[in-house]
Amino acid sequence: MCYLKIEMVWWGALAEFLIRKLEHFTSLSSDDKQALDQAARQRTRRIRSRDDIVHEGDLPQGVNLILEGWACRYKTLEDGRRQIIAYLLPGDLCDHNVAILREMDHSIGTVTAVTLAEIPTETMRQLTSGHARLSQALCWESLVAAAIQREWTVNIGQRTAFERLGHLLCELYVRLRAVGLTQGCACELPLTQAEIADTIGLSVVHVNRTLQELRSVGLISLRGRELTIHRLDALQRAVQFNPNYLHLGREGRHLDSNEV
Amino acid sequence: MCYLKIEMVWWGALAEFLIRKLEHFTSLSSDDKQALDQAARQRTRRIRSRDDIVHEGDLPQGVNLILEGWACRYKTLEDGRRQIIAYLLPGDLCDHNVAILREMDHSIGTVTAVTLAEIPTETMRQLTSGHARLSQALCWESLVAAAIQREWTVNIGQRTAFERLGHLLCELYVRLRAVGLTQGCACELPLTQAEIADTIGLSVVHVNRTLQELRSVGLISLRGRELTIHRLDALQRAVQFNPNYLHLGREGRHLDSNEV
DNA sequence: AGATTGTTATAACAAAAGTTAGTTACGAGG
DNA sequence: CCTCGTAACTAACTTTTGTTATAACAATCT
Repeated sequence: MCYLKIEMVWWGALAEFLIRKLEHFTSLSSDDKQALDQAARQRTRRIRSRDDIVHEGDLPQGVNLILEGWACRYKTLEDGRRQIIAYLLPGDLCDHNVAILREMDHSIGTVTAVTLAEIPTETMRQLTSGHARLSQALCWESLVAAAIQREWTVNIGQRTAFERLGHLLCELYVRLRAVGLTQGCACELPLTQAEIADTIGLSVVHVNRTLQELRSVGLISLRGRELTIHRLDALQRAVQFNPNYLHLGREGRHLDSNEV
Repeated sequence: MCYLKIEMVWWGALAEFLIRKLEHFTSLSSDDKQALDQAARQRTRRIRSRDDIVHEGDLPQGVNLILEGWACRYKTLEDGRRQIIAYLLPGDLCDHNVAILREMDHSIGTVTAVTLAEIPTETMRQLTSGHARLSQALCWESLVAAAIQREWTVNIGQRTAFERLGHLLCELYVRLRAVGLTQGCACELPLTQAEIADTIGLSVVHVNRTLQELRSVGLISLRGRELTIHRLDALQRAVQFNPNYLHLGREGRHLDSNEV
């Protein structure tokens, strides 16, 4: 009971999703959480849908924390081809330490409207030096981000179109679930088929074909912006999705927003 | 003259290649270099060609520094498909901080025979806490590694077979050049075509076809284990290789081993 | 309401890449 | 020097994926 009460205090914290994510790795003290939330409150910003947050060539700034909405890292080639390199979901930190570099080698843009917290480098430094547990958790966060990037290399390099798409959907679902943004076996999927195509290295037409295929075998539904994965374990097996690279500790753990 | 003399002292340091690489980012003090070299001397290990250094599922250990030879990170799917995720060249550090994780989500294997230094986590901690400049340089090192991983996603996702292969060759050449392991426009390339195939997500047959194509347009020669890039700028343009993601500071800077 | 634009869905065809099945070249070891 | 195993190369054929075009539909703007 008392435990529940403490949790309630943090319900509605700005850094809510980040805290939930980090607690898959370690449990944070009330002080850790408070410090993190304070850091997130310093400066928040709202960016509209399909807009750029940072652009390739920019001077890197402090750390950004996604509070709400979806963003993505991407890179554009001279002839217009674009590759989406990563999705940034609520609770994701971007560019921890990147201020060391002279210029950004890629851009970050929004998918939906996004609310983000800009955490100054100095605040970040204080956070990590004063809170050992938290510092470790943030380090875990960036190791997981690197592991996801590696998995994407595997996904695009080795898997068939069917597996690639299914794998992406599994990953997004599991990551959203880890921060409590799923409702049962459904979650939001605000991506257009063109964006999915630029993510998994296929043409829009082929993404459409492959989506039809995933639907026709009864693994998923996708209407409007809502994705439903009917049997996650079946989809995982069908596309060889092994969530170990997300290092969530308690792998199959269910954490719906209506269940806490 | 005096400067040259100081440099000569470090000629032959175990951490020689790492030091050269880091000096593309910042200049290190003699003390920094000595500390780094001491760390590398603590425990070195020799692994024979095509052998595993760490295996997926292992408990992560301290940091490894490649002193000599080529290694790679890779991941294998259940049905045997394999993706090479990264190449580890002399001077590359692997798994800075990875000891935080419960288990390795990928394997690391050698390509050639490899000499590596195992730097204990504690030594690493001392290094970074006692040497601010060095600590920053190591941070840069890991940011560059992440940038390379992102570029590979772009490479496999968006580029044609011709561009993919050319891009890989450019990257390897430039990275080797950054540590002084090129001879003019030539460098070692100890990869089999099967390994190249697993790197850029193509079949062996198609890698062979594409290599023929790169040869026939006169951009490269590849005999035995020696790669020659006849006109680097032409190849860069042909495959849209932009080295900014390597963050080497002085981009086109020439640094041959016979030129220092 | 009407026009504009973006997204999804399809079909027909073209191009790229994979598969299979070899042959040839080469280097290590007996 | 020869044999054996690996790697490189080649050709014929198949499959996957991309391209172009078009239609239906939805969302947004005027």
